Amino acid sequence: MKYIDVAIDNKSEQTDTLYTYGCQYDQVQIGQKASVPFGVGDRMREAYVFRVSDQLEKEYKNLKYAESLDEDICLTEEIIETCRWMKTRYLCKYIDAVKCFTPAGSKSKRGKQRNPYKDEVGEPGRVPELTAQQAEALKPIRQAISARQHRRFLLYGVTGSGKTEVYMRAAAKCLEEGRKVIMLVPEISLTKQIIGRFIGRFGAGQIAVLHSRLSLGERYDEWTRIKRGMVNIVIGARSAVFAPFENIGLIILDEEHEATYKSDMTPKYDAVEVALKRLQQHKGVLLCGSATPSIATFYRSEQGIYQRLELTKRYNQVALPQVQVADMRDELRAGNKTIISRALYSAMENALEHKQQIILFLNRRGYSTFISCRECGAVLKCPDCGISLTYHKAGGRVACHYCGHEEEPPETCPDCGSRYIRYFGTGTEKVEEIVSEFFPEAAVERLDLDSTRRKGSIDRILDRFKKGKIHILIGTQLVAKGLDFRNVGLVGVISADVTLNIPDFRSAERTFQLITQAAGRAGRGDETGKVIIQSYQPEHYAVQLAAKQDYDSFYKEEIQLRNYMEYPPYSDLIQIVFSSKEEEQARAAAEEWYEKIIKALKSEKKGRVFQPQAAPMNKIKDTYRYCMLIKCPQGKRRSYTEALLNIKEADKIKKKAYAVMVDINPYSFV
DNA sequence: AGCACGCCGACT
DNA sequence: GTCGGCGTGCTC
Repeated sequence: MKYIDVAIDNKSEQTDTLYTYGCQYDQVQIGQKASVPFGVGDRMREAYVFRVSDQLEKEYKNLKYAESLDEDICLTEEIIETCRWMKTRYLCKYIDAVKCFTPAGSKSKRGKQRNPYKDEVGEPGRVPELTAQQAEALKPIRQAISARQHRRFLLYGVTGSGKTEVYMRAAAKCLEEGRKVIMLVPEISLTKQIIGRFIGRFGAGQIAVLHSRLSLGERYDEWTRIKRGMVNIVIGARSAVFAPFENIGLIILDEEHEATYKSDMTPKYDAVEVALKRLQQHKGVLLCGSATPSIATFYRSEQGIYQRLELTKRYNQVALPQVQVADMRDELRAGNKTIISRALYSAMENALEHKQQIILFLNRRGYSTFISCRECGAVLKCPDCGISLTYHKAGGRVACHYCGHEEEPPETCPDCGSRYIRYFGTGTEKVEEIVSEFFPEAAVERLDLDSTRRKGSIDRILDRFKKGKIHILIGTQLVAKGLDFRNVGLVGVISADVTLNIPDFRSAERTFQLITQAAGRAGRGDETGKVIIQSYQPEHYAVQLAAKQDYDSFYKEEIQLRNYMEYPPYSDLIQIVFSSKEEEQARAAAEEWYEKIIKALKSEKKGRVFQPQAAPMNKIKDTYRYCMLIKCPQGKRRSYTEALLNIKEADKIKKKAYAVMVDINPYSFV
């Protein structure tokens, strides 16, 4: 007889502990899925084995026995250890962590394998010669892979320097060693080319794909193919880091700086951290790549935690684009009230004349970004979440970009009744309208969440652009990322200030990255491209240094600020959100936690635990929220999360009229 | 989360 | 007397 400690699949904080059962199956293993009777009614529940032992450590007055074991789903010890770690790192439940590793779908009834990529042929796999720099970068990676050491690399390479080729060579080396590869990309829909290249090189049979756009059945089948060892490479978005491989030699993270690697749903994990936790156990290699590494990762490469490998030359020796900053204050002074500067206008004329394509970038969709009353100054806000509403001319509606709330545009001011209502700010829709007026001959198209929703898919617009049927493409983030176009002669960043003024310690970093990435779209063919950045704060270091494509100086400037302000990477930020139907409940809970946290961390320096703040009410869920921020200094992460874990543990005994949510290093602070 | 136990109000 | 209200507490 064996005894097993299991985590029960039950969504409740109260049952989030390990329960001990007897088990008559001697072959039972850690990670196995079992069926156990639970609670007074002995209803059967799914459970996952976290520990197996031969003896009972203490007496149970009512010990029960596991009924059966699931043959198909058995996780590994490494995965269970990672789940234990996730529970303390992200303060989630055991079962939340386990669910990341198990397929949500079920076995196909027909017993037929569904393969979402079986039709994909991939680009033919002619293997190119490596450049000297690529070969140099690859050397230590190959070494670490064959030595089976846990090592971390940052591949810092300018756009177009051939990072993907290095990834593929590293993957090939790993397969040679008989070990598995996980390749993470920021977003599947924008990285189809990469999948195509991998399939072309390694063959579709070697590769499984995991991402949220697969159906449940497809996901189950891909999971099973991985689990059974039928494939050697998994490509996917952040959740692919949970691929059930048993022998991981290499995890590649493309575009390492992207925010999509941080989950915004429970558990709020960071795919980079999960990758590291798994690789430590597998003695595997982490390979991160970016042209604009996150400040935190670059810092770690300075510290020697990551070995930095540099690719400074563009593939076909094309020079970096020529970048110019247009000061929009000058435009205003010169009487130009439009959102297109004189410099951008003439560059556009010139590009169209030379039959070059143009990309205009603005990180705001819609027509006007806020609606305000000229009489009383009131700004139209979302009744549900308090964020200013955006006017969408095409749909004739105003909408909240945060929660999706929509309404009719008001005729009169809801506050004072005045008819003096004006629309301010510029979104992609308005840019499209203005540009079409300026250049009536040109084919103008918009690429953002709205236009792709309306017309079906991103791919169709991109395809038309690729074929040269669109002369001017106007878009949000979507156009700034990873697209490789031959004939783009000009990139215009309409307003570089949009991301700069977001109240977030990363706003300068994001602005720098966005401008650099957008600029990287220009001149990828054989001609040097031109980039024009419009800004109201052209002297800001993020704008200046992005224009010079000078990452190193930007890093030096930014890291000093982070150090001075004790922001990441010099700390971890912990956000705690208290929510309740009763405002008083949420407020009281926040206050209570605040006191407890202060008490638990009393030996720490002051000023790191901030007073809870009321957040705008969310009417849809009728919920009031209070937020609290904690700055957790380097090296203190463990003691801080442990203190929080204790408070959470003490909290769950009592019946609560509020919910608590903890987010370690959140992506945004709304 | 469920589900039972438990101690007070309106009913055959 | 009893049926049932949902507050409280436990689940190996």
